[in-house]
Parts: sequence; structure tokens; C-alpha cells
Amino acid sequence: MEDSLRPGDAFDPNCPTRLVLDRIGDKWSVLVVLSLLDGPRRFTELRHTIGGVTPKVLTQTLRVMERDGLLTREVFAEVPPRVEYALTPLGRSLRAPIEAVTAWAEANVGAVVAARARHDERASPAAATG
Amino acid sequence: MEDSLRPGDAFDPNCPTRLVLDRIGDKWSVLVVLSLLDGPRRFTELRHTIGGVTPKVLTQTLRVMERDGLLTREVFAEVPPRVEYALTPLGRSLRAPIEAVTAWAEANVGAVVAARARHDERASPAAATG
DNA sequence: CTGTATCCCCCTCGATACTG
DNA sequence: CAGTATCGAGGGGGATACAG
Repeated sequence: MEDSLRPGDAFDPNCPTRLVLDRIGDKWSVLVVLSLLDGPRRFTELRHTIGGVTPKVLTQTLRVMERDGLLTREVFAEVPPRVEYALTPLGRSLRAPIEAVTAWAEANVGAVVAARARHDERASPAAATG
Repeated sequence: MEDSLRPGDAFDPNCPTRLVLDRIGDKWSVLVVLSLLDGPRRFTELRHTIGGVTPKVLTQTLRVMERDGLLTREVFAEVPPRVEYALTPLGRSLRAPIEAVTAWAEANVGAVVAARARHDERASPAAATG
């Protein structure tokens, strides 16, 4: 198992890990994957589902993900323009690592929050009167 | 299974997932965890092992991780100052999600790179004369 | 509807220099 | 050795306005 966790790897900018980190480390990308897990979505649907994302940033994210083969962009030449984004099998496979992260988060968020509170109280006990 | 992947969760800025994403999405944090998996390390050792990280940024990273209860900072009052950083059980548990990401990366980096090449060639065929 | 273009601000990172 | 202080550059993100 340790073989797959060679620190030396990730330290290399060309390491595949860095490549993925840039992707799943980006909140918008993760959100897009999550949104698309259910099935194809249109640009505006994505915008609405994710919320708080500007068209520029969403387009940016989508483009990069498309380039990486994570999703497909299908344009329908209709009177009201329609574009559907769908996860590729590759994109769908991102579900595993994302799930691992999510699982860790849900399992340990309490500990992290507690640690923070403990730390902050030491730093400024006066402010921790709540 | 789907229950742990509720999109609605991650869309919430207060969601635990966001919290973790900010941590494992940060390359330096990941690198620190990886470095510390073997055992405690000193500041300079980390600096050297990770490489390319400035003292300021490393300190920053370390401080945040300490606050989050991911690692401990032990100061030895010796003539040549010595400070050792060690992963807490919580920090060590980050190994799982990181491993998931690493596994995905190693398994699919080829597909991603291929997708990129394909995409880039379509975008600028002239440049892809190799 | 589906984007694109612009401007702007913030924030992080990096380099350098200095202190305990 | 282990950090901290400062400065500057850069990218990303967001808001807005506009185009096909």
C-alpha cells in the first residue's frame, strides 16, 4: 500500500497527484461533478444548482474539465440554444476519491472543529465567552 | 452510498466537505501529511523534503494544520533550537482520502493526459505536428 | 439560453532580509 | 535552527455588461 503513497511523487510538479489535486482541490470542479452525478445538465441548471458561481467561472471550470476528458459538452442547434454537460466514465470515476474525501469530512469535521475551538481559546480566551 | 454524497451539502459553504477541501486541496498540506507519515520531522527537514516551499508558507501551512488538530508542534528548549512536527491520529487518518486521490490519479492520469492531447490537437492542430 | 469580455479586488505565493 | 516581517507579482474569483 505504501507504494502508492510515495511522497516523492507528489513533490514533483509533474506528478499525476498534482494534476488531480488541481482538479478535486477546486471546489467548483467538485461541485460540478456532484451536480452531474445524477445525469446531464444544462448550463443554467448547473448555475442554479451550484449557486454562487458566475458564468465566467463556471465556463472556465467546464472547459478545463472538458479538456481533461471529465465531461462532454453537447450543443443542440435549437432556436433557444441548449447545451448539455454530462460526465464521461472518467469523470464519473472521480466519485470514488470525492466520496473518500466526503467520508473523511463527515467523520472528522467534529474533531477538526473541536480542535479549532480549543486552539482559538488558547489564543484568545477572552473572545471565547460564548 | 448516495447518502454520503449529497450535492446539497458541498454547495453549502459551511459544509464539512468545504472545510476538508480547503485542506487536502492545498498542495502544501498534502505534502506535509505525506512527509509526516514516516514520523516526526523538524522544520528544516520538512522544508528540504518538500522542496520549493518558502519558510513563510510552510509556517503558515503548519500553523493551520496545527489549529485543525492535524499535527502537533513540539518545541525542545535546546541550544540549537529544535522543533518537531508530528501527525496526530486525526492527521494520520487523512491518509485514506489522500490515498484515494493518489490511487485515482495513478490509475487515470494517462486518460487525462490523452484527453488533453486530443483536445489540444483539435484546438491547434498546427502545433501538434509531433 | 449560453456564453464572452472587462474590470477589479483580494488573497496567496514567492523572494528577500532579518531576529531570537 | 526556526521562524517572522515586508514587499511585490500573479492568478483566481466575482460583478457587470454585452453578444450570438
